[in-house]
Amino acid sequence: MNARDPINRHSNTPLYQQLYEHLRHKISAGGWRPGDMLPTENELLDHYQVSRAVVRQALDDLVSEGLIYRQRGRGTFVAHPTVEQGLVRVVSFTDDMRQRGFTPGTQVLAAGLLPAPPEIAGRLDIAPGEELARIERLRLADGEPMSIEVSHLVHAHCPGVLHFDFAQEPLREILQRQYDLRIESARQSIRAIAATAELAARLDLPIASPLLFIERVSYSPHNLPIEFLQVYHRGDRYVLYNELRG
Amino acid sequence: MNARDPINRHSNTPLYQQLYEHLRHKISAGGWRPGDMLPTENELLDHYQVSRAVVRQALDDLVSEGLIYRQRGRGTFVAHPTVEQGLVRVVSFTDDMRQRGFTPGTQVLAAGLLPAPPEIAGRLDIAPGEELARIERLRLADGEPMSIEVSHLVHAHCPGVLHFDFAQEPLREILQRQYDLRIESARQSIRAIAATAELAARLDLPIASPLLFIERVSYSPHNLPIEFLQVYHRGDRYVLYNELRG
DNA sequence: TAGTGGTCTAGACCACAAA
DNA sequence: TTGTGGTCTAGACCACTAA
Repeated sequence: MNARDPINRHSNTPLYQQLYEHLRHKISAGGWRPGDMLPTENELLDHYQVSRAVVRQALDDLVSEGLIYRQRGRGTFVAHPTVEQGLVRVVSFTDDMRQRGFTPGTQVLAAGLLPAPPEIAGRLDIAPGEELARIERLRLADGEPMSIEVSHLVHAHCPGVLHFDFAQEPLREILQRQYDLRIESARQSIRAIAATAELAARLDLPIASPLLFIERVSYSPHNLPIEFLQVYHRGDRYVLYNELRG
Repeated sequence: MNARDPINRHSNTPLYQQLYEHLRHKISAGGWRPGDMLPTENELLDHYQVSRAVVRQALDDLVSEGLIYRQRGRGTFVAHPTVEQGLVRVVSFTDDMRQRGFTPGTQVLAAGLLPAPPEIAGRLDIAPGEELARIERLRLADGEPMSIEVSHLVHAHCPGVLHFDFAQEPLREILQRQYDLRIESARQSIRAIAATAELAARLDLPIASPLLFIERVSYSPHNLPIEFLQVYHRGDRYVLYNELRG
Protein backbone atom coordinates (compact mmCIF):
# COMPACT_ATOMS: atom_id res chain seq x y z
CA MET A 1 0.00 0.00 0.00
CA ASN A 2 1.41 3.38 -0.97
CA ALA A 3 0.25 6.88 -1.76
CA ARG A 4 -0.69 5.92 -5.29
CA ASP A 5 -2.71 2.94 -4.15
CA PRO A 6 -6.34 4.03 -4.17
CA ILE A 7 -7.48 1.07 -2.03
CA ASN A 8 -7.01 1.57 1.70
CA ARG A 9 -7.81 -1.58 3.63
CA HIS A 10 -7.81 0.24 6.98
CA SER A 11 -10.45 2.74 5.90
CA ASN A 12 -14.05 2.54 7.08
CA THR A 13 -15.14 2.88 3.48
CA PRO A 14 -15.91 -0.50 1.93
CA LEU A 15 -13.41 -1.69 -0.65
CA TYR A 16 -15.99 -1.80 -3.44
CA GLN A 17 -16.93 1.84 -2.83
CA GLN A 18 -13.30 2.91 -2.89
CA LEU A 19 -12.81 1.02 -6.13
CA TYR A 20 -16.03 2.49 -7.55
CA GLU A 21 -14.89 6.04 -6.76
CA HIS A 22 -11.48 5.39 -8.20
CA LEU A 23 -12.77 3.96 -11.47
CA ARG A 24 -15.47 6.61 -11.76
CA HIS A 25 -12.88 9.33 -11.40
CA LYS A 26 -10.62 7.72 -13.96
CA ILE A 27 -13.48 7.60 -16.45
CA SER A 28 -14.81 11.12 -15.90
CA ALA A 29 -11.29 12.57 -15.89
CA GLY A 30 -10.84 11.12 -19.34
CA GLY A 31 -8.36 8.40 -18.41
CA TRP A 32 -10.54 6.09 -20.47
CA ARG A 33 -12.62 7.27 -23.40
CA PRO A 34 -16.10 6.18 -24.52
CA GLY A 35 -15.78 2.83 -26.24
CA ASP A 36 -12.47 1.99 -24.56
CA MET A 37 -12.23 -1.40 -22.93
CA LEU A 38 -11.64 -1.37 -19.20
CA PRO A 39 -9.20 -3.82 -17.66
CA THR A 40 -10.79 -7.25 -17.36
CA GLU A 41 -12.21 -8.31 -14.03
CA ASN A 42 -9.23 -10.60 -13.49
CA GLU A 43 -6.80 -7.77 -14.17
CA LEU A 44 -8.65 -5.52 -11.74
CA LEU A 45 -8.66 -8.03 -8.92
CA ASP A 46 -4.98 -8.75 -9.49
CA HIS A 47 -4.08 -5.08 -9.64
CA TYR A 48 -6.06 -3.97 -6.60
CA GLN A 49 -5.64 -7.22 -4.68
CA VAL A 50 -9.30 -7.69 -3.93
CA SER A 51 -11.71 -10.52 -4.60
CA ARG A 52 -13.83 -10.77 -7.69
CA ALA A 53 -17.00 -9.99 -5.72
CA VAL A 54 -15.54 -6.60 -4.78
CA VAL A 55 -14.63 -5.83 -8.37
CA ARG A 56 -18.05 -6.86 -9.61
CA GLN A 57 -19.87 -4.83 -6.95
CA ALA A 58 -17.94 -1.74 -7.99
CA LEU A 59 -18.60 -2.40 -11.68
CA ASP A 60 -22.30 -3.09 -10.98
CA ASP A 61 -22.65 0.42 -9.59
CA LEU A 62 -20.99 1.93 -12.65
CA VAL A 63 -23.24 -0.10 -14.93
CA SER A 64 -26.43 0.92 -13.13
CA GLU A 65 -25.29 4.49 -13.50
CA GLY A 66 -24.83 4.05 -17.22
CA LEU A 67 -21.12 4.86 -17.18
CA ILE A 68 -19.95 1.47 -18.45
CA TYR A 69 -21.48 -1.59 -20.08
CA ARG A 70 -20.45 -5.23 -20.12
CA GLN A 71 -20.45 -7.74 -22.97
CA ARG A 72 -20.10 -11.37 -22.10
CA GLY A 73 -17.14 -12.91 -23.86
CA ARG A 74 -15.80 -9.50 -24.93
CA GLY A 75 -15.14 -7.24 -22.02
CA THR A 76 -16.25 -4.14 -20.14
CA PHE A 77 -16.38 -0.81 -21.93
CA VAL A 78 -16.84 2.88 -21.21
CA ALA A 79 -20.35 3.87 -22.30
CA HIS A 80 -21.07 6.57 -24.83
CA PRO A 81 -22.92 9.45 -23.20
CA THR A 82 -26.64 9.06 -23.82
CA VAL A 83 -29.80 11.02 -23.40
CA GLU A 84 -31.41 8.71 -20.93
CA GLN A 85 -29.77 9.94 -17.79
CA GLY A 86 -32.64 12.24 -16.87
CA LEU A 87 -34.33 9.41 -15.01
CA VAL A 88 -31.38 8.08 -13.06
CA ARG A 89 -29.31 11.10 -12.17
CA VAL A 90 -30.27 14.63 -11.27
CA VAL A 91 -29.04 16.53 -14.33
CA SER A 92 -28.91 20.29 -14.75
CA PHE A 93 -31.09 21.81 -17.47
CA THR A 94 -27.95 23.15 -19.12
CA ASP A 95 -26.27 19.73 -19.38
CA ASP A 96 -29.56 18.13 -20.34
CA MET A 97 -30.14 20.48 -23.27
CA ARG A 98 -26.54 20.22 -24.47
CA GLN A 99 -26.85 16.43 -24.57
CA ARG A 100 -30.00 16.81 -26.63
CA GLY A 101 -28.19 19.07 -29.05
CA PHE A 102 -29.88 22.37 -28.10
CA THR A 103 -28.36 25.63 -26.95
CA PRO A 104 -29.76 26.26 -23.47
CA GLY A 105 -30.99 29.61 -22.18
CA THR A 106 -32.58 30.89 -18.98
CA GLN A 107 -34.79 33.82 -17.97
CA VAL A 108 -35.60 34.47 -14.32
CA LEU A 109 -39.33 35.23 -14.22
CA ALA A 110 -39.62 35.83 -10.48
CA ALA A 111 -37.64 35.40 -7.28
CA GLY A 112 -38.66 36.14 -3.71
CA LEU A 113 -39.25 34.93 -0.19
CA LEU A 114 -42.56 33.56 1.02
CA PRO A 115 -43.95 31.64 3.97
CA ALA A 116 -44.27 27.94 3.17
CA PRO A 117 -47.80 26.86 2.24
CA PRO A 118 -48.87 23.64 3.98
CA GLU A 119 -48.56 21.38 0.89
CA ILE A 120 -44.97 22.41 0.25
CA ALA A 121 -44.05 22.45 3.95
CA GLY A 122 -45.17 18.83 4.12
CA ARG A 123 -42.94 17.83 1.21
CA LEU A 124 -39.94 19.63 2.70
CA ASP A 125 -40.57 18.37 6.22
CA ILE A 126 -40.69 21.89 7.72
CA ALA A 127 -43.36 23.82 9.60
CA PRO A 128 -45.97 25.72 7.52
CA GLY A 129 -45.02 29.38 7.42
CA GLU A 130 -41.26 28.78 7.51
CA GLU A 131 -39.43 30.94 5.03
CA LEU A 132 -38.94 29.68 1.48
CA ALA A 133 -36.92 31.13 -1.37
CA ARG A 134 -38.99 30.81 -4.53
CA ILE A 135 -37.35 31.08 -7.95
CA GLU A 136 -39.31 30.85 -11.18
CA ARG A 137 -37.34 30.38 -14.35
CA LEU A 138 -38.19 30.05 -18.01
CA ARG A 139 -35.92 27.61 -19.78
CA LEU A 140 -35.15 28.04 -23.46
CA ALA A 141 -33.77 25.65 -26.03
CA ASP A 142 -32.36 27.31 -29.13
CA GLY A 143 -34.18 30.46 -28.01
CA GLU A 144 -37.63 28.83 -27.89
CA PRO A 145 -39.51 28.19 -24.61
CA MET A 146 -39.02 24.61 -23.44
CA SER A 147 -39.93 24.48 -19.75
CA ILE A 148 -40.86 26.47 -16.67
CA GLU A 149 -39.15 25.57 -13.43
CA VAL A 150 -40.43 26.70 -10.05
CA SER A 151 -37.94 26.03 -7.31
CA HIS A 152 -38.62 26.26 -3.55
CA LEU A 153 -35.60 26.25 -1.26
CA VAL A 154 -35.64 26.06 2.54
CA HIS A 155 -34.21 29.51 3.15
CA ALA A 156 -32.73 28.60 6.53
CA HIS A 157 -30.33 26.29 4.69
CA CYS A 158 -29.18 28.91 2.19
CA PRO A 159 -29.79 32.41 3.59
CA GLY A 160 -29.31 35.15 1.03
CA VAL A 161 -29.45 32.74 -1.90
CA LEU A 162 -31.62 35.18 -3.86
CA HIS A 163 -28.70 37.54 -4.31
CA PHE A 164 -27.08 35.25 -6.83
CA ASP A 165 -27.76 35.32 -10.54
CA PHE A 166 -29.61 32.15 -11.50
CA ALA A 167 -29.55 32.98 -15.17
CA GLN A 168 -25.76 32.74 -15.18
CA GLU A 169 -24.86 29.92 -12.83
CA PRO A 170 -26.59 26.61 -12.16
CA LEU A 171 -28.48 26.66 -8.87
CA ARG A 172 -26.83 23.45 -7.81
CA GLU A 173 -23.37 24.96 -8.14
CA ILE A 174 -24.38 27.96 -6.05
CA LEU A 175 -25.74 25.68 -3.33
CA GLN A 176 -22.62 23.54 -3.36
CA ARG A 177 -20.05 26.35 -3.38
CA GLN A 178 -21.73 28.95 -1.20
CA TYR A 179 -23.62 26.77 1.27
CA ASP A 180 -21.87 23.41 1.08
CA LEU A 181 -25.24 21.87 0.19
CA ARG A 182 -24.91 18.77 -1.95
CA ILE A 183 -27.88 16.97 -3.51
CA GLU A 184 -27.37 13.29 -2.82
CA SER A 185 -30.74 11.91 -3.84
CA ALA A 186 -34.15 13.00 -5.05
CA ARG A 187 -37.65 11.63 -5.45
CA GLN A 188 -39.92 12.73 -8.25
CA SER A 189 -43.32 12.16 -9.79
CA ILE A 190 -44.15 12.50 -13.47
CA ARG A 191 -47.59 13.10 -14.95
CA ALA A 192 -49.36 14.71 -17.89
CA ILE A 193 -51.41 17.85 -17.22
CA ALA A 194 -53.14 20.53 -19.29
CA ALA A 195 -51.52 23.98 -19.49
CA THR A 196 -53.26 26.72 -17.54
CA ALA A 197 -53.71 30.05 -19.30
CA GLU A 198 -50.65 31.47 -17.54
CA LEU A 199 -48.38 28.53 -18.30
CA ALA A 200 -49.59 28.40 -21.89
CA ALA A 201 -48.82 32.06 -22.42
CA ARG A 202 -45.32 31.78 -21.02
CA LEU A 203 -44.53 28.62 -22.98
CA ASP A 204 -46.03 30.07 -26.15
CA LEU A 205 -48.64 27.31 -26.45
CA PRO A 206 -52.43 27.15 -26.88
CA ILE A 207 -54.37 26.90 -23.63
CA ALA A 208 -54.81 23.33 -22.34
CA SER A 209 -51.86 22.00 -24.33
CA PRO A 210 -50.43 18.84 -22.77
CA LEU A 211 -47.44 19.35 -20.48
CA LEU A 212 -45.10 16.89 -18.84
CA PHE A 213 -45.23 17.88 -15.18
CA ILE A 214 -42.49 16.78 -12.81
CA GLU A 215 -42.41 17.41 -9.06
CA ARG A 216 -39.15 16.65 -7.32
CA VAL A 217 -37.89 16.80 -3.74
CA SER A 218 -34.09 16.79 -3.42
CA TYR A 219 -32.26 15.60 -0.33
CA SER A 220 -28.85 16.23 1.24
CA PRO A 221 -26.55 13.34 2.20
CA HIS A 222 -28.22 13.39 5.62
CA ASN A 223 -31.64 12.98 4.01
CA LEU A 224 -32.57 16.56 4.82
CA PRO A 225 -35.00 17.96 2.23
CA ILE A 226 -33.36 20.89 0.44
CA GLU A 227 -35.52 21.81 -2.52
CA PHE A 228 -39.01 21.27 -3.85
CA LEU A 229 -39.02 21.70 -7.62
CA GLN A 230 -41.92 21.84 -10.07
CA VAL A 231 -41.12 21.63 -13.77
CA TYR A 232 -43.57 22.09 -16.63
CA HIS A 233 -42.16 20.75 -19.90
CA ARG A 234 -43.75 21.42 -23.29
CA GLY A 235 -45.28 18.13 -24.38
CA ASP A 236 -44.46 18.76 -28.00
CA ARG A 237 -40.76 19.37 -27.39
CA TYR A 238 -39.70 17.43 -24.32
CA VAL A 239 -39.32 13.67 -24.20
CA LEU A 240 -37.86 11.51 -21.43
CA TYR A 241 -35.91 8.39 -22.30
CA ASN A 242 -34.84 5.51 -20.17
CA GLU A 243 -33.87 1.90 -20.11
CA LEU A 244 -35.59 -0.84 -18.14
CA ARG A 245 -34.69 -4.30 -17.01
CA GLY A 246 -37.02 -7.14 -17.92
CA MET B 1 -37.73 -30.47 -6.10
CA ASN B 2 -41.47 -30.78 -6.61
CA ALA B 3 -44.30 -28.93 -8.32
CA ARG B 4 -44.56 -26.43 -5.48
CA ASP B 5 -40.85 -25.68 -5.51
CA PRO B 6 -40.41 -22.40 -7.36
CA ILE B 7 -36.68 -22.97 -7.94
CA ASN B 8 -35.88 -25.19 -10.89
CA ARG B 9 -32.19 -25.98 -11.06
CA HIS B 10 -32.49 -27.41 -14.57
CA SER B 11 -34.01 -24.26 -16.03
CA ASN B 12 -32.03 -21.85 -18.20
CA THR B 13 -33.25 -19.02 -16.00
CA PRO B 14 -30.68 -18.10 -13.34
CA LEU B 15 -31.57 -19.07 -9.79
CA TYR B 16 -31.55 -15.49 -8.54
CA GLN B 17 -34.03 -14.46 -11.22
CA GLN B 18 -36.33 -17.33 -10.36
CA LEU B 19 -36.15 -16.39 -6.71
CA TYR B 20 -36.71 -12.72 -7.58
CA GLU B 21 -39.85 -13.58 -9.58
CA HIS B 22 -41.13 -15.82 -6.83
CA LEU B 23 -40.66 -13.26 -4.06
CA ARG B 24 -42.01 -10.44 -6.21
CA HIS B 25 -45.15 -12.41 -6.92
CA LYS B 26 -45.61 -13.27 -3.27
CA ILE B 27 -45.39 -9.59 -2.37
CA SER B 28 -47.67 -8.26 -5.11
CA ALA B 29 -50.20 -11.03 -4.53
CA GLY B 30 -50.44 -9.90 -0.94
CA GLY B 31 -48.69 -12.86 0.68
CA TRP B 32 -46.68 -10.29 2.60
CA ARG B 33 -48.02 -6.88 3.50
CA PRO B 34 -46.23 -3.52 3.58
CA GLY B 35 -44.16 -3.35 6.74
CA ASP B 36 -44.03 -7.13 7.13
CA MET B 37 -40.62 -8.62 7.71
CA LEU B 38 -39.49 -11.04 5.04
CA PRO B 39 -37.74 -14.26 6.04
CA THR B 40 -34.12 -13.58 6.97
CA GLU B 41 -31.43 -14.23 4.39
CA ASN B 42 -30.42 -17.38 6.27
CA GLU B 43 -34.00 -18.66 6.27
CA LEU B 44 -34.30 -18.00 2.55
CA LEU B 45 -31.09 -19.81 1.63
CA ASP B 46 -32.09 -22.73 3.85
CA HIS B 47 -35.60 -22.88 2.41
CA TYR B 48 -34.65 -22.60 -1.26
CA GLN B 49 -31.32 -24.43 -0.92
CA VAL B 50 -29.26 -21.76 -2.63
CA SER B 51 -26.21 -19.81 -1.58
CA ARG B 52 -26.36 -16.48 0.15
CA ALA B 53 -25.08 -14.69 -2.96
CA VAL B 54 -28.14 -15.88 -4.88
CA VAL B 55 -30.49 -14.71 -2.15
CA ARG B 56 -28.79 -11.33 -1.96
CA GLN B 57 -28.81 -10.85 -5.74
CA ALA B 58 -32.57 -11.48 -5.80
CA LEU B 59 -33.15 -9.14 -2.85
CA ASP B 60 -30.90 -6.48 -4.43
CA ASP B 61 -33.20 -6.37 -7.44
CA LEU B 62 -36.27 -6.00 -5.22
CA VAL B 63 -34.56 -3.22 -3.28
CA SER B 64 -33.54 -1.30 -6.40
CA GLU B 65 -37.13 -1.56 -7.51
CA GLY B 66 -38.37 -0.09 -4.26
CA LEU B 67 -40.43 -3.14 -3.29
CA ILE B 68 -38.46 -3.96 -0.14
CA TYR B 69 -35.93 -2.29 2.12
CA ARG B 70 -33.25 -3.65 4.40
CA GLN B 71 -32.21 -2.55 7.87
CA ARG B 72 -28.95 -3.83 9.19
CA GLY B 73 -29.43 -5.67 12.45
CA ARG B 74 -33.22 -5.73 12.07
CA GLY B 75 -34.26 -7.48 8.89
CA THR B 76 -35.76 -7.04 5.43
CA PHE B 77 -39.21 -5.54 5.06
CA VAL B 78 -41.89 -5.00 2.44
CA ALA B 79 -41.89 -1.33 1.44
CA HIS B 80 -44.96 0.84 1.80
CA PRO B 81 -46.47 1.48 -1.61
CA THR B 82 -45.80 5.21 -1.53
CA VAL B 83 -42.46 4.31 -3.03
CA GLU B 84 -43.36 3.20 -6.53
CA GLN B 85 -41.24 2.77 -9.55
CA GLY B 86 -42.42 2.04 -13.02
CA LEU B 87 -39.15 3.37 -14.33
CA VAL B 88 -36.62 0.71 -13.47
CA ARG B 89 -38.28 -2.61 -14.21
CA VAL B 90 -40.70 -3.73 -16.85
CA VAL B 91 -43.74 -4.40 -14.68
CA SER B 92 -47.00 -6.02 -15.72
CA PHE B 93 -50.08 -3.83 -15.59
CA THR B 94 -51.63 -6.28 -13.16
CA ASP B 95 -48.78 -6.09 -10.65
CA ASP B 96 -48.49 -2.35 -11.17
CA MET B 97 -52.15 -1.71 -10.36
CA ARG B 98 -52.13 -4.02 -7.35
CA GLN B 99 -49.18 -2.16 -5.93
CA ARG B 100 -51.06 1.10 -6.37
CA GLY B 101 -54.01 -0.35 -4.50
CA PHE B 102 -56.35 -0.78 -7.48
CA THR B 103 -58.11 -3.88 -8.76
CA PRO B 104 -56.86 -4.40 -12.31
CA GLY B 105 -59.03 -5.34 -15.28
CA THR B 106 -58.47 -5.84 -19.01
CA GLN B 107 -60.63 -5.72 -22.17
CA VAL B 108 -59.20 -6.78 -25.51
CA LEU B 109 -60.31 -4.12 -27.98
CA ALA B 110 -58.74 -5.62 -31.09
CA ALA B 111 -56.28 -8.31 -32.13
CA GLY B 112 -55.02 -9.22 -35.56
CA LEU B 113 -52.13 -9.63 -37.96
CA LEU B 114 -50.82 -6.84 -40.15
CA PRO B 115 -47.78 -6.06 -42.31
CA ALA B 116 -45.29 -3.90 -40.42
CA PRO B 117 -45.46 -0.21 -41.33
CA PRO B 118 -42.02 1.34 -41.90
CA GLU B 119 -41.91 3.29 -38.59
CA ILE B 120 -42.57 0.21 -36.53
CA ALA B 121 -40.35 -2.03 -38.67
CA GLY B 122 -37.49 0.34 -37.97
CA ARG B 123 -38.00 0.14 -34.23
CA LEU B 124 -38.17 -3.67 -34.32
CA ASP B 125 -35.24 -4.05 -36.70
CA ILE B 126 -37.28 -6.03 -39.27
CA ALA B 127 -38.18 -5.45 -42.91
CA PRO B 128 -41.27 -3.31 -43.62
CA GLY B 129 -44.15 -5.61 -44.47
CA GLU B 130 -43.07 -8.43 -42.19
CA GLU B 131 -45.96 -9.84 -40.23
CA LEU B 132 -46.85 -8.29 -36.89
CA ALA B 133 -49.36 -9.41 -34.27
CA ARG B 134 -51.19 -6.34 -33.02
CA ILE B 135 -53.10 -6.44 -29.73
CA GLU B 136 -55.03 -3.47 -28.43
CA ARG B 137 -56.17 -3.60 -24.84
CA LEU B 138 -58.10 -1.32 -22.53
CA ARG B 139 -56.76 -1.43 -18.99
CA LEU B 140 -59.08 -0.79 -16.07
CA ALA B 141 -58.40 0.13 -12.47
CA ASP B 142 -61.29 -0.50 -10.10
CA GLY B 143 -63.48 -0.82 -13.19
CA GLU B 144 -62.59 2.63 -14.58
CA PRO B 145 -60.51 3.14 -17.73
CA MET B 146 -56.87 3.82 -16.89
CA SER B 147 -54.82 3.15 -20.01
CA ILE B 148 -54.84 1.84 -23.55
CA GLU B 149 -52.00 -0.45 -24.59
CA VAL B 150 -51.22 -1.22 -28.21
CA SER B 151 -48.74 -4.05 -28.52
CA HIS B 152 -46.91 -5.08 -31.72
CA LEU B 153 -45.15 -8.44 -31.66
CA VAL B 154 -42.85 -9.83 -34.33
CA HIS B 155 -45.09 -12.72 -35.36
CA ALA B 156 -42.23 -14.89 -36.57
CA HIS B 157 -41.02 -15.11 -32.96
CA CYS B 158 -44.38 -16.15 -31.56
CA PRO B 159 -46.53 -17.72 -34.31
CA GLY B 160 -50.13 -18.24 -33.30
CA VAL B 161 -49.86 -15.93 -30.32
CA LEU B 162 -53.25 -14.42 -31.11
CA HIS B 163 -55.00 -17.63 -30.09
CA PHE B 164 -54.33 -16.97 -26.43
CA ASP B 165 -56.61 -14.98 -24.17
CA PHE B 166 -54.85 -11.74 -23.26
CA ALA B 167 -57.60 -10.69 -20.90
CA GLN B 168 -56.85 -13.66 -18.65
CA GLU B 169 -53.10 -14.12 -18.73
CA PRO B 170 -50.30 -11.56 -18.85
CA LEU B 171 -48.76 -11.37 -22.30
CA ARG B 172 -45.31 -11.74 -20.81
CA GLU B 173 -46.22 -15.07 -19.25
CA ILE B 174 -47.61 -16.36 -22.55
CA LEU B 175 -44.42 -15.35 -24.33
CA GLN B 176 -42.25 -16.97 -21.70
CA ARG B 177 -44.15 -20.23 -21.36
CA GLN B 178 -45.28 -20.87 -24.91
CA TYR B 179 -42.39 -19.40 -26.89
CA ASP B 180 -39.52 -19.30 -24.38
CA LEU B 181 -39.28 -15.57 -25.06
CA ARG B 182 -37.98 -13.61 -22.09
CA ILE B 183 -37.84 -9.83 -21.95
CA GLU B 184 -34.42 -8.95 -20.67
CA SER B 185 -34.33 -5.21 -21.26
CA ALA B 186 -36.35 -2.41 -22.80
CA ARG B 187 -35.96 1.18 -23.93
CA GLN B 188 -38.78 3.66 -23.67
CA SER B 189 -39.71 7.26 -24.26
CA ILE B 190 -42.19 9.25 -22.18
CA ARG B 191 -44.05 12.36 -23.29
CA ALA B 192 -47.29 14.26 -22.78
CA ILE B 193 -49.79 14.32 -25.66
CA ALA B 194 -53.40 15.39 -26.19
CA ALA B 195 -56.04 12.68 -26.50
CA THR B 196 -57.45 12.14 -30.00
CA ALA B 197 -61.22 11.77 -30.30
CA GLU B 198 -60.91 7.99 -30.40
CA LEU B 199 -58.58 7.70 -27.41
CA ALA B 200 -60.68 10.16 -25.44
CA ALA B 201 -63.85 8.16 -26.07
CA ARG B 202 -62.28 4.90 -25.00
CA LEU B 203 -60.69 6.37 -21.91
CA ASP B 204 -63.90 8.23 -21.00
CA LEU B 205 -62.23 11.65 -21.15
CA PRO B 206 -62.92 14.97 -22.90
CA ILE B 207 -61.19 15.39 -26.25
CA ALA B 208 -57.63 16.75 -26.03
CA SER B 209 -57.21 15.72 -22.40
CA PRO B 210 -53.55 15.29 -21.47
CA LEU B 211 -52.22 11.73 -21.66
CA LEU B 212 -48.93 10.24 -20.55
CA PHE B 213 -47.70 8.48 -23.69
CA ILE B 214 -45.04 5.80 -23.44
CA GLU B 215 -43.42 3.99 -26.37
CA ARG B 216 -41.31 0.99 -25.47
CA VAL B 217 -39.22 -1.54 -27.40
CA SER B 218 -38.50 -4.74 -25.46
CA TYR B 219 -35.51 -6.97 -26.14
CA SER B 220 -34.67 -10.63 -25.58
CA PRO B 221 -31.47 -11.68 -23.79
CA HIS B 222 -29.84 -11.74 -27.24
CA ASN B 223 -30.86 -8.15 -27.83
CA LEU B 224 -33.42 -9.20 -30.40
CA PRO B 225 -36.37 -6.76 -30.50
CA ILE B 226 -39.53 -8.63 -29.47
CA GLU B 227 -42.25 -6.09 -28.92
CA PHE B 228 -43.09 -2.50 -29.74
CA LEU B 229 -45.57 -1.17 -27.19
CA GLN B 230 -47.51 2.08 -27.10
CA VAL B 231 -49.30 2.98 -23.88
CA TYR B 232 -51.68 5.90 -23.37
CA HIS B 233 -52.22 6.61 -19.67
CA ARG B 234 -54.92 8.96 -18.38
CA GLY B 235 -53.08 12.03 -17.13
CA ASP B 236 -55.52 12.53 -14.28
CA ARG B 237 -55.11 9.02 -12.89
CA TYR B 238 -51.63 7.78 -13.75
CA VAL B 239 -48.44 9.05 -12.14
CA LEU B 240 -44.91 7.71 -12.48
CA TYR B 241 -42.58 7.83 -9.49
CA ASN B 242 -38.87 7.34 -9.28
CA GLU B 243 -35.80 8.06 -7.30
CA LEU B 244 -32.68 9.82 -8.57
CA ARG B 245 -29.12 10.05 -7.42
CA GLY B 246 -27.59 13.50 -7.02
C1' DT C 1 -9.10 -22.77 -28.12
C1' DA C 2 -8.30 -18.99 -24.96
C1' DG C 3 -10.28 -15.36 -22.58
C1' DT C 4 -14.31 -12.71 -21.28
C1' DG C 5 -18.20 -11.74 -18.20
C1' DG C 6 -22.39 -14.48 -15.77
C1' DT C 7 -23.60 -17.40 -12.18
C1' DC C 8 -22.95 -20.00 -8.01
C1' DT C 9 -20.92 -22.15 -3.75
C1' DA C 10 -19.41 -22.31 1.15
C1' DG C 11 -17.51 -20.37 3.99
C1' DA C 12 -15.77 -15.91 7.14
C1' DC C 13 -15.80 -11.64 9.97
C1' DC C 14 -17.99 -7.24 10.76
C1' DA C 15 -21.41 -3.37 12.39
C1' DC C 16 -25.61 -2.74 14.16
C1' DA C 17 -30.26 -3.49 16.64
C1' DA C 18 -32.83 -5.53 20.10
C1' DA C 19 -33.53 -8.20 24.11
C1' DT D 1 -25.72 -11.86 23.94
C1' DT D 2 -28.09 -13.19 19.80
C1' DG D 3 -29.42 -12.50 15.28
C1' DT D 4 -29.70 -9.35 11.46
C1' DG D 5 -27.88 -7.51 7.10
C1' DG D 6 -23.04 -5.64 5.07
C1' DT D 7 -18.76 -6.94 3.34
C1' DC D 8 -15.25 -10.04 1.69
C1' DT D 9 -12.61 -14.27 0.27
C1' DA D 10 -11.21 -18.08 -2.85
C1' DG D 11 -12.50 -20.84 -5.32
C1' DA D 12 -15.72 -23.25 -9.38
C1' DC D 13 -18.23 -24.02 -13.76
C1' DC D 14 -20.82 -21.94 -17.47
C1' DA D 15 -22.10 -19.26 -21.97
C1' DC D 16 -20.43 -16.48 -25.11
C1' DT D 17 -16.91 -14.01 -28.33
C1' DA D 18 -13.12 -13.93 -31.20
C1' DA D 19 -9.13 -15.77 -33.15
